[in-house]
Amino acid sequence: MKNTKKKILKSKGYTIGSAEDFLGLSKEESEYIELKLALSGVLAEQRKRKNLTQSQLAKLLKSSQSRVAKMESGDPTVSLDLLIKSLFAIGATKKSIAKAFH
Amino acid sequence: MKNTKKKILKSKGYTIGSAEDFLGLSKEESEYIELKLALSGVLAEQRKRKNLTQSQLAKLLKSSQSRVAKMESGDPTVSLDLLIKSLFAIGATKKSIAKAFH
DNA sequence: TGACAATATATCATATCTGACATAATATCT
DNA sequence: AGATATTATGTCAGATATGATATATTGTCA
Repeated sequence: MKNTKKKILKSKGYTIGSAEDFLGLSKEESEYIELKLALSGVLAEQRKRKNLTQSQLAKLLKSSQSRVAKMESGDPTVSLDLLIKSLFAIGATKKSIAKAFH
Repeated sequence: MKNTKKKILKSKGYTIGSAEDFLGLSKEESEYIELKLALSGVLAEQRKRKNLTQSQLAKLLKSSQSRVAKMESGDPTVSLDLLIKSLFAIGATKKSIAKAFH
């Protein structure tokens, strides 16, 4: 199975290898999940570009390492609000965030 | 006071006319609020373009008229998740959503 | 003007998200 | 290999968002 697909299923709470598939996801759901994963990716990128560990970023965000990890993996308990606020906080430009939509 | 500014202050829970001002808002906070207001606007636009009432849209979203009103006014109790999910549900393109960032 | 439709605001119980913590799993060294 | 740094996963109490309901306000007709 493709890696992106695995991530998407995981982020919906599905277990990889289960019988569940995209069939159960509406277009809106897929779009929403894809968006979250795209933003996750941007966050991880920006963090690494700045040579920060998850712990360092967590401190910057007044959050915790574990939550940063969840943010970067598209965990279902992470909201768009948290992702986007974090991106703004790390200094991502609106432009770079907007790209996640394309 | 400019209308946009009024909306922003309101969305932070400030009362219009109070002594509070932008001075208390960090760049990230402003960016986040501006984004929410931009998305609010797109949602209201799209709804009107489709000649839907808030109640009709609410039914479509399996939500309530009052929440749609709050979505469209940038109410602080409305998340980016709800806004963006709603935009996807109403059929807004990623492109049109991305524009809210620019 | 009054009647009706549409939108806005307030409140609340339930649902969901959040930071924190513990601990497990990986990576990166010597 | 072991030691250490980094990242991932599980859990939970407190915080925040949600849909629903009631009601107020505003708009739009005749």
